[in-house]
Amino acid sequence: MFNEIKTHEITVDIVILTIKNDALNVLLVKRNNEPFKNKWAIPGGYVRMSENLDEAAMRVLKEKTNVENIYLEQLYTFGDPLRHPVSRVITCAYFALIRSEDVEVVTSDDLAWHRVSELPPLAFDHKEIIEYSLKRTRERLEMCPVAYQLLNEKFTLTEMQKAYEMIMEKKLDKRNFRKKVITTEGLRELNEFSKSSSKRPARLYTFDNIKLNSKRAHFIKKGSKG
Amino acid sequence: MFNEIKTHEITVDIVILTIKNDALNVLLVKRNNEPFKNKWAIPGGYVRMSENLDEAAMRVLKEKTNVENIYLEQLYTFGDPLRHPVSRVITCAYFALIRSEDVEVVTSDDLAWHRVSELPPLAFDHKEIIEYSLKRTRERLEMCPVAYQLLNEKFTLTEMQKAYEMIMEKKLDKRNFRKKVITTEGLRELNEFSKSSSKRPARLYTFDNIKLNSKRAHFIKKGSKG
DNA sequence: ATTTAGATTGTTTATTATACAATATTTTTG
DNA sequence: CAAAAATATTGTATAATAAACAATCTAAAT
Repeated sequence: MFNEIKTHEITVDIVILTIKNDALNVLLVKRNNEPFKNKWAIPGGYVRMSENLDEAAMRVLKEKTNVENIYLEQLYTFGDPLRHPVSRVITCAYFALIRSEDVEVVTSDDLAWHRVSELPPLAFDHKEIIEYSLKRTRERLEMCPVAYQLLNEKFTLTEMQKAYEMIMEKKLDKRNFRKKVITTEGLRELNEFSKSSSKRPARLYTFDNIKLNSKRAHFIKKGSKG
Repeated sequence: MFNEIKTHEITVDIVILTIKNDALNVLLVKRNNEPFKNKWAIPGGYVRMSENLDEAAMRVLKEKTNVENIYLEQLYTFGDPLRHPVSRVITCAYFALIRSEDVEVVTSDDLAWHRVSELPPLAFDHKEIIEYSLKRTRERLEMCPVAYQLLNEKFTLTEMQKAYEMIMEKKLDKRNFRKKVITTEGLRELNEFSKSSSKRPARLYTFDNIKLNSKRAHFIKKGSKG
């Protein structure tokens, strides 16, 4: 009985989100072992005895993306006895928001970004975990402008609005969005303009890493056009 | 190495909150084993191989309080290597909101309600877990009227307001609170009145268990008087 | 009948959210 | 060089919600 209790295994799995090619993407690895061999999965690994859960998650994140100091949050712990077909593995899921320009991902047949809107079949309960991370990201976006964690350091307001629209899965009104966003603490207007566009260049903005004022916590509401 | 990874133990610990004697109370058990022998702790237990985390939490809850079908939510997973002084125990913390009238707790020297404002020294990181559960309860209260989970089936608006004030840790305006609360879906006015008071009896209300309209999600904001 | 303690109720103002379209700027094209 | 094209930028009016604030009502006790 006592032994029975002790044979859980515990892992961390990380939903790594970024914006790439105008779409929300998640980093997936192709499993090269059973179970679910050759299926895609979110990156993960066993928690070592010497590290806490955050550290384990950061380690896995760094292994896969070589990024540190980014938005990483514990998401939920999934512990269904049948989630792993062979042994009892409880996983503490995290999610990370990163800038694609910060990432050094050597994509290959076994490690690649996938649009969250076009996910391949996934191992374990990883589909559920990704969906939950999207829900949580939406909740965070209602509280504070975490979207800037997904954007490059310098971004246009149109890029930011597109990020919001992708995460919230609805269209926002341009004027209301801009009115709202410019009141956000930390957003700083630059005297630089985008160059890539073939038409009128857009002003670039950046986020200073300021603690966000709780008064402005509710950022984009669910039922509005922004 | 592989064996090293596998020797985590995983438990669930549950912050059980109720309102009792006009105060927010948490159910604590006195430990009769080392470590932390004779210290108070929140109820918990090992996760069995056959049950998922919710089931483990519900089992522990039922063992201690004999209640079922109440508000139970996964809170956070705590996995610091040093949180348990002897072995590596990762705990998935839950919190429950219950009605004191529903509970059959045989309080004793080893099992008792404690005001959250007057907690005794606690085992492990349980103080941190309780504090986090209070923070989460506040967040939930901003989203929906979960406070009714803590109140008896029939309650007065004054009782409800007191519950809010305890959880939000601030005074609310009586008129604004009532205006707000009566727009809540599910709240039903009864043709019954409180009897205990020695002065003017107050009308009783109850909550019908309706799915709450997301339009009315934001319930009591942080920075207001209600 | 009066007192007492708590219950109940409304209005005004400020803030925030929403709906909605015309103008400005730069590049490209003819 | 003028016109067209594409995207960026901006404001106002209305609706909804939040906030501040105090007098009256009611049943029990005296």
